[in-house]
Amino acid sequence: MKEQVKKKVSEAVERLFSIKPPDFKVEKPRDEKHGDLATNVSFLLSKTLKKNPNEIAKELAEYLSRDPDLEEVEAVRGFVNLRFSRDFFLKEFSKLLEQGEEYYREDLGKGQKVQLEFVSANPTGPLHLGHGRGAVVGDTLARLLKFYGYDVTREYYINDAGRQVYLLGVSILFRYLELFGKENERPEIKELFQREGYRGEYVVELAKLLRESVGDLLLKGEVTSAKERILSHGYPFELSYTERFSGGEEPDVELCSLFGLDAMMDEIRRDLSDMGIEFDVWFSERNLYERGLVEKLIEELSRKGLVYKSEGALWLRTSEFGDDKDRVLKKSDGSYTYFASDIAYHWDKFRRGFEKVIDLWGADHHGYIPRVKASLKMLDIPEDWLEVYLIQMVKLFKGGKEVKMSKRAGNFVPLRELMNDVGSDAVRFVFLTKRSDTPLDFDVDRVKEKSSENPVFYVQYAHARISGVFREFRERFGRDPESEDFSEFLKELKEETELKLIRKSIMMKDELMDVATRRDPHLITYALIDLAGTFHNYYNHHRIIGSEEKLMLGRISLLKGVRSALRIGLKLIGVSAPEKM
RNA sequence: GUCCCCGUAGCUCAGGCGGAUAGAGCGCGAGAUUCCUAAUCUCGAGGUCGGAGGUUCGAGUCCUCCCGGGGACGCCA
Repeated sequence: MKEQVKKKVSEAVERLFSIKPPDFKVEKPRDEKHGDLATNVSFLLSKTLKKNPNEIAKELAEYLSRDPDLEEVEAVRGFVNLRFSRDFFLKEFSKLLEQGEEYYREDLGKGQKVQLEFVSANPTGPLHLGHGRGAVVGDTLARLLKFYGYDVTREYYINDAGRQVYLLGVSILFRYLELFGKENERPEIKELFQREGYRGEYVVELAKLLRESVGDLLLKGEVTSAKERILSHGYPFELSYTERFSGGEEPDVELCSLFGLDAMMDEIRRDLSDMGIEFDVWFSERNLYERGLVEKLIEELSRKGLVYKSEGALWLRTSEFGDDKDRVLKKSDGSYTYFASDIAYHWDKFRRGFEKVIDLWGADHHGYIPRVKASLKMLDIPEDWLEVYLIQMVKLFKGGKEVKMSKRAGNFVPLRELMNDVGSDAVRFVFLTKRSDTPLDFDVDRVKEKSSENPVFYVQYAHARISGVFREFRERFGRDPESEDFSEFLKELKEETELKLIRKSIMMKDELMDVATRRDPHLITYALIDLAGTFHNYYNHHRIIGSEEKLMLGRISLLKGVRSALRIGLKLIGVSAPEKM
């Protein structure tokens, strides 16, 4: 819609003033009284044309009012307010009826290769609420971009190398020993666990799961046979990490780490897939090292003279590229920092041919952005190639009180707990009710209500109501609104609210396209709530079945279009559109 | 100390790259309705957009400073 109007306005400007129009805006006015769309072009022209904005607006309005698609074009205090004609809306709405959800599609991306990396939680514990929020935002963005013509790859980066994973192994081993009452026999394990271990109950569960197959073999130091037992035990998940057991130093810790990785990754995948989230690529950090990419990266950066040695460590000159200080790539103990592998990872993304990369990070990583951007600059990667969006934390409220931690996970609330409590639809919807970079309070009691207080219910219920009307219509009249076309009766619709519903269903398209380009998926829920509200209001005041036949068929058509608008919105945020509630 | 985010109605929050008289829901007040397809409906009051400057034809929106709240700042991940 906006694009069409923009074209019309540009044309008008060129014809009337014979100049190229500046970069003006066409947007939905805040107040519906000001028309369907409005443009500010006359303000921007007033300087060059040396005329006051309202005069320009008047001339434009007069010119544009000849357009048959536009019913009313008004100059008000410099703005040009446009209102589409009823015929135009009916014409568009017929298209919507014919095409269904496909009406909303548009090829904005032209097949551009976009990678979306999100969640990427460490596999050292269950996903928590914040991860879940990132997962929902990322998945919704992926759905949107895909729908709008981008070639999207969803990727999860697994931090399966480094100290965290080692500590997971230590923690599991400690809990394992504890199961046998032998934790004091390995003081170094106990000490490390108590200092830096993972304290959540889930580690105990992992240890028990491990004991199922290995029995007491690890107590006896028979690590290799323990590994064989794990592999042949028939665990209901892949053991791709355990398979790669190398048996180097501290083989028992290693085995615990690998088994822990397998089990945790399985849990993480299940949590995500139960929320309807599937990844295309699970990218392993280990793999980065195995391919020698980190070394190669450091060579590359050294060649450019951007690396230096100091205090036994290797540093990168990020401060020369916008970061506030230089950063360590390789620690004095010889191991690499996560920063090093992160750059290597992004370098690899670039070399895999992604034209655009979107990362969703936890908000606590915000200080990370300048250094990663700096390093990309060093590698001659264009500045706008990487977009980073931050995901703020989620607080859970139950009975008016904050729920702070879980026994199982330690000091945070696992996503699984919330999902089991309220279901995936509610989780997804509510995670999209605020901009992702601001903190979110999740009121559990609210989403369990069957009332207008509960936005999830409110929107889904609008869809279910329409389905209900259709069911009844089929029963009473033996005609099927799905297959039959009643769009010729749209002209029977005379009510103000009916036109409003038509308008909102059509404008949903602009709304969704905006969301895709602005990467702001939370706006979808607002558009849905708005449309559902208008619908409920209409429904409460008008009868569909039972009104005079032509009018009824017109209203059935109206509902069908509204339903498509609700469906596409729900589909893009991954929330179900129930037929019945 | 440096950096980031936030501060909008009693509450929870919207407010698009600067645009019109700052919006919604809840709550509150008044009225209608218990016939209908399963959240009852309609109307109303309620605001110095944290504060002070500045840029601009125009600022909730951009800039500077201040106040208040949260968070990040490691050879941690």
